[in-house]
Amino acid sequence: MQTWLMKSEPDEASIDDLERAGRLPWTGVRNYQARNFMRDEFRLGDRVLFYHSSCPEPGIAGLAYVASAPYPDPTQFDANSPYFDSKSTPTNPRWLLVDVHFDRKTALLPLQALKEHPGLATLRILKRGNRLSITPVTDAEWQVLEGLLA
DNA sequence: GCCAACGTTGGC
DNA sequence: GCCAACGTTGGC
Repeated sequence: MQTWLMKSEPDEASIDDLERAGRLPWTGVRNYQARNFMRDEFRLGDRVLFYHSSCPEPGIAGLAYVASAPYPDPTQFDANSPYFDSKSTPTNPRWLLVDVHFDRKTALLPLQALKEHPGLATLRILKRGNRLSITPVTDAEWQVLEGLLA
């Protein structure tokens, strides 16, 4: 099973929102690399580390899993959505998403703690200039994180 | 609000 | 296909 780290701004969708809903469509990905991960590499049941970004306490806030195959992100067709893309059409959609299902909340594992752990030095999200909202997490990295999130 | 880093756009 | 300008991300 592959593990993914997925960033969300808690103002938009937090781990609490996901817990309430049970399952949410991961709307708003507008980066081709992140889209391609969902399209080409996501599998049902893949583990998701739910990361809160652009907020007072950035860090991993919970666990979830991939709960659908990729399908077109409906917000790209909605002229009233901030994610509207005028160049995308239903017959030729640019942007995809998957549904993500709640697993559990964890004690917040802050970005600072990720940075300080030697076993996580390779974590993609810590690389300088990283901006990808979806990044793969290696098995070795997951082993470390699993311990920290226990 | 600042700023580094990166992606995208569009003229040529 | 180059590359400058611009927009976005996201921690601080």
